[in-house]
Amino acid sequence: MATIRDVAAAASVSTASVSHFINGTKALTPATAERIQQAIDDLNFVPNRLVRTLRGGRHSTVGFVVPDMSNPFFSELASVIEDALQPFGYLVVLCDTKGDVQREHDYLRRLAEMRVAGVIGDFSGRTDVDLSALSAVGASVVLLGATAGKAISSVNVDSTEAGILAAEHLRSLGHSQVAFLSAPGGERITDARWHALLDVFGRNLGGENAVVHLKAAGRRAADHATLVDSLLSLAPRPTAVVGANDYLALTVLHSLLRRGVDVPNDMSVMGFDDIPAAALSYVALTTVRAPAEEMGRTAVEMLLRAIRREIPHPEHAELPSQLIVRDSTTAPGQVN
Amino acid sequence: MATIRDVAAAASVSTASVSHFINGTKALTPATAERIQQAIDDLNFVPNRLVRTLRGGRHSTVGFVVPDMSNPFFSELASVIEDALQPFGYLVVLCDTKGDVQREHDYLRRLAEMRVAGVIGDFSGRTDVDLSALSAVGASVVLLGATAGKAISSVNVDSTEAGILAAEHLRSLGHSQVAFLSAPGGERITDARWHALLDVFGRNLGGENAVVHLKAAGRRAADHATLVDSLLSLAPRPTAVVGANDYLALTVLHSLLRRGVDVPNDMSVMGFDDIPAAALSYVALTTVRAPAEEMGRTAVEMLLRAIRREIPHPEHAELPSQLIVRDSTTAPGQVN
DNA sequence: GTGAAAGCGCTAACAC
DNA sequence: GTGTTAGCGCTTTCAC
Repeated sequence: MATIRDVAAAASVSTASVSHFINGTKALTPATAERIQQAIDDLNFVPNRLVRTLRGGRHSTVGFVVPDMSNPFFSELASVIEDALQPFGYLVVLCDTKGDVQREHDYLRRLAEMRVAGVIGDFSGRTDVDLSALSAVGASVVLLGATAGKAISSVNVDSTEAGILAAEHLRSLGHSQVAFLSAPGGERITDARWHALLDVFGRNLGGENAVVHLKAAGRRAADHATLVDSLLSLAPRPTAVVGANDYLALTVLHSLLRRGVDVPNDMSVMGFDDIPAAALSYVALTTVRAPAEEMGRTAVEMLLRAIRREIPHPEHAELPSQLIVRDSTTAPGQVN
Repeated sequence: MATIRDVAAAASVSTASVSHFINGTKALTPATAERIQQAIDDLNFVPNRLVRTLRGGRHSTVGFVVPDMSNPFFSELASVIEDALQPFGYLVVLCDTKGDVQREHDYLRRLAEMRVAGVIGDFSGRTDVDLSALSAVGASVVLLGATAGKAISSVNVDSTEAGILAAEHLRSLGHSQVAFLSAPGGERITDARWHALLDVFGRNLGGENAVVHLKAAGRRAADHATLVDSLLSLAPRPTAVVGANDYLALTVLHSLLRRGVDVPNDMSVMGFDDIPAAALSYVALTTVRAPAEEMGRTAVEMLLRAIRREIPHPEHAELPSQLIVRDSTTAPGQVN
């Protein structure tokens, strides 16, 4: 592999001149420039960017950490973030933790060892995320989806508010037996949504049995489907189901339909996020929207400001949730 | 930021010992080891991985290049690839070219400058992809989705066969007026699918007007929707529509339904890929499946073999397509 | 078992 | 305008 020295030798100049030529740091005689260009072409020289890190600078890479890349909400976010970062020359390193804390820890360390300029991460609102390696190397961090204290910059969607929006919608339709379904693992966003539900129904109905929380065994579609078995065997059978996110809610919705349950007449279904597929579903999904595009853009702007040290203190943005009523919810049927 | 020298000084040992401690390259006296560990902890030392590249080794990073990350087919692929690479300690760099050749070129160069160990890329079967920078730095490459010659390793799905599968399905249902819808840009996969369609209908009906190709202005859902306007104003109006991929087909399907077109009775709709949402759609989408999971795993295995120089020559895998008949296709109605 | 020192590819300060 | 040279943080001989 050709190095700057090979190029310098081939062009009969010093490595300094080649360096200046590559980076445009200093003007060179047209003749010299041409000889250097010629040598670069002849040798297929591709400068090694990583070495620049060596000289104090960090390299133009940003880590993007999510719990589940197969969830369209996160792939949409990835797309937005990549697009917003691209004009600034940053490359995105994708880290899918699959909800595994150990794996998350390993990724964060690798990113630090790699001297990324920053990290945008959705840690599901957990507060025990180990950011020490990143801070040791001076990488900036922006948290997504939920605040974990005020010390780190974050782009938030108030999950409690979102949960209340969902709960009030169901309550106003007349539901009083509601199940909440989630993936395994204690994610704070999920918890916040669940507790909001619990609050609204507990407060207004006085019955603790009005709402129940069912957890899936895993994160794959198959695990979600088996959730439905537990759901349908509940007595009294709930008249409404709330999925912790649209991705889960859609598989559940589909499972219900396959089992002959009429949604929304026999069972109302709701989700969170408003992923594109929610609107395209067999029965269009009622959901509480989290603005992925805006979240991504805001997070990138924040991160760039932090990387450039333009703002010395952490910033926080709070984005609004929005109830989107579609076809999967209605008043509970008298059949139940 | 602490360096290995700081640690060495704090532990009163040489940098060599610290290096050996970190990498386990040599045994150290327990006492020494402990002093070093202590110093590392005290100073929050995080070794700089990038510097290793310097000593000949390349760093454990793989580029993943796709034309459109918002297409669930590619995010699924990203998820699979990331998961398959993770056990080997490789980090994935996400490059979404948005179908832009210039952007693709820039990304490939950046990846080369970054000395990635390899690249897995879906270049939509184009043959003019500039892999020179990557080959100059010795990075391995695996092409996804379509062969562009035999010189580069690839994981293929025969797009022509897939196109024929789709065309034969529609023909056997009795369709003779078919529209093919695609995103902008001449992707070879798309072209292959289109030409297969053209062949089947051209060969069997002898009429060139039996099939027509409509291109969207852009890649967003809105652009796809406007495609439907053109489609519906066609005379004679086609009885079946084939989307270049499921992502596009699903938005088109949804647009049709919103406009009151009865799918499949007034219009059959098909796609390619079999993304998860295809099965969950309002009218479940008939499609030709491309096995994302298997493609991803195969590509990763191939890439790792290439990176390790286990196999000196390029490898090629050909994965089968499969027709999945759902609810969006039926015989053309007599109304038309 | 531990250390000294050369060097990986490149940049930047400085001299010419 | 061009060259010399001293590092950047780390690994790796090779001595001790």
